[in-house]
Amino acid sequence: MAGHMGWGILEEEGWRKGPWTTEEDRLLIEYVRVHGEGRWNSVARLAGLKRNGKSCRLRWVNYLRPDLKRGQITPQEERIILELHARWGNRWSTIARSLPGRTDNEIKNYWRTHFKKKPKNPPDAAEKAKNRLLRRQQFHQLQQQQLQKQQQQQQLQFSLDMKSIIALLEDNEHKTPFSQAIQVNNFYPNTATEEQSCFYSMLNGNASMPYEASNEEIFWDGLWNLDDFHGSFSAAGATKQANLHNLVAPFC
DNA sequence: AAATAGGCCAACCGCCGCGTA
DNA sequence: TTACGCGGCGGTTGGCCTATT
Repeated sequence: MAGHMGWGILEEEGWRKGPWTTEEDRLLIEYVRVHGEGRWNSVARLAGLKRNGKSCRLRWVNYLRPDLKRGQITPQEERIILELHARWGNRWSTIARSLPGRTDNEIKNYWRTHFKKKPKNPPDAAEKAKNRLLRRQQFHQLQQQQLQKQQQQQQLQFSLDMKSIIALLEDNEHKTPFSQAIQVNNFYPNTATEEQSCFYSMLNGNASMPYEASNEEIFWDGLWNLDDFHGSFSAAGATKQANLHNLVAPFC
């Protein structure tokens, strides 16, 4: 270690530290475009960046990734954060998987800023946070109302799509114990795991809610990624189970 | 208007688990 | 079997900005 270094200067090993420049960002984006994510320690050599692999990965994951969602955490996302934190504690990366476009770092920062108990004047701090949240919620409430109609239509279509996918998988060679147990129109609770039951409930729109969220919210915040969903069926055995668990756990 | 406090967020650090040679 | 490198994760730090006093 080079000890306590100032920002934007070289370490003993020659690595740059501190804030990223636009040119460094450009190089990193170009590197990922050509080589894909991963092999971060090759970035310095292949992209001409004087950054170590960890720094590059962090910059990409937390800032440059194209699928990142910018802007404030919505009240809807906040409820999910609170719910999942109550369930899993400080497992930020796990929580982040349930919030597409949000990074673990972002969620961690948000939670610490808004909900971490402070020893000094807790009532004041809590009151301020509450008021701030209230203002924010009022703002988002307007947006939500506008989106609501559109989402209702989308949910209907989405639900139909999901059932079609299940039906399609049933016809494929990927017939699994889960897909057999779930049988969208012929469900056997006795043979299904808790996760399977939960997933089935979601498909049919009667899941028990971990908080006062509508089915609609669950569909759009929970079943976020059809690629992952399909992956949980097509991957082999244990991976399949693990993926299913990750997919469904937040809602069971 | 200046000082201070607090919020926010990017980035670093150290540890750990996994894959591989 | 083991040592090593890499990537991922959670905790922490520090700087900038805004609100409050």
